[in-house]
Amino acid sequence: MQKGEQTKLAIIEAALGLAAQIGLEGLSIGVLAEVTQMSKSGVFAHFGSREELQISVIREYYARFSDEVFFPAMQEARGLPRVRALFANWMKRVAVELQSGCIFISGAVEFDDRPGPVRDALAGSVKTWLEAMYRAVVQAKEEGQLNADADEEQMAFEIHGLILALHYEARFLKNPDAIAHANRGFQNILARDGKAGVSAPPVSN
Amino acid sequence: MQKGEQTKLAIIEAALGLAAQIGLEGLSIGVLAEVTQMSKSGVFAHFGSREELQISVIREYYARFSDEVFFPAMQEARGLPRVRALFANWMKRVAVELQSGCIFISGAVEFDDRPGPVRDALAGSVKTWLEAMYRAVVQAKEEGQLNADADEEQMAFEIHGLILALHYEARFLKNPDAIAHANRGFQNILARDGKAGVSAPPVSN
DNA sequence: TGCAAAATAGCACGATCGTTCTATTTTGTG
DNA sequence: CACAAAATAGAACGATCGTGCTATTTTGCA
Repeated sequence: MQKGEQTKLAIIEAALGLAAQIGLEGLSIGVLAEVTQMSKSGVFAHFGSREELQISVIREYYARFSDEVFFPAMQEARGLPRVRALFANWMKRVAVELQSGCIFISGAVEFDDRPGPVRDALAGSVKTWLEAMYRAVVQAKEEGQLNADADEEQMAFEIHGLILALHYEARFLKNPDAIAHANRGFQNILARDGKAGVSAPPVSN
Repeated sequence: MQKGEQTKLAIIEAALGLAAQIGLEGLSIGVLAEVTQMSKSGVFAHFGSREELQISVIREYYARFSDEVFFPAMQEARGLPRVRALFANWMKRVAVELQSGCIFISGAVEFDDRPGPVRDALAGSVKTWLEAMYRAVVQAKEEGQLNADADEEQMAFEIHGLILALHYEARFLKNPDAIAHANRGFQNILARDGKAGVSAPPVSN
């Protein structure tokens, strides 16, 4: 039988929207039942616990993130082109999330000192993605496109900071210049660590 | 009479600790009553509503932040010394908050699309602080300590990003290198935008 | 020291939460 | 079509939430 899986996906879909807005901790089975026009116990039965529901949402969010950001960028050539594509796709996704919210960010705040399987699932997903970005930077250096003293970890950290500041300033403070600042920050990093010739054509838009 | 104010301060003190750990939305009058050894209604009476309690916590948090970070740095000379002091004090505070959590960060996530007086109080406090940092950078340029093409808004944005990434990576991902990355990132910004002579003696520790 | 006012406690309310149990409906297949 | 299995509904549970009401205690001044 497959009806079960089908409605389970519909529930997760609704839960994704809800979690992006009010956070993983804000997810409520009651509200979810309302939205999906089901009974509380009907929703509950698909997961067996609220934690399992939260983990399902994280998994689905990660899958979509990968599809939109990671995989398309892997089509680009190793090195700087791929780094640029990863960042550009990330920015494209953030532009959407400025309305809906980002689970990787809100979840980090909600679970930063709350151990358990939800935190583990979330941290695992985030680490996987951040390491993918880091690897791309390392490869850029291997390809000889970065200065000898470029610190790949440092670069990945600063890029991460740009995205976080973008979320914070655009979403919370409603600063309309935040997107431009994030793009400019990325160019600044490449201008600093990239070899003289290759530095920063503007990020595709 | 002053007994009221006294216990009110004690309640806010306890609430500050609680809010730092579980967030402003996690603040519960019941738990607060337990911690302070009072009755729920006893706690409640001092604020009249949960929102007012949250706002009181924000105000107190802001006051302490100012005392620890802003005012001491104002002793330093206008320009780069003051910018360095602001960042150094900020980092000093973050080091403590890596255990307890930061209300300016968790609150931004909790209230980024929830309008109301709590959000207004929080956004007001944050903006005041970020603008203080921005003004210090502007003054550094006025003092002739930055390159002519240095973009003060951009610098403030990138600095903000460093602090956010530090919180995220240290507190959620338990990355032990995060503090070093944040300090290094700050030096990188000054090395880029500071005039040749003045660039980056290591941040005081 | 007495007494009004301020501070705190006690109790109950409706709502919502995650979860459990049992019934009912729907599904896919022989 | 029949029938077992899967999917969903319904109702109830104990807990916790913010808040309102009414006592009771404590405080500080006359």
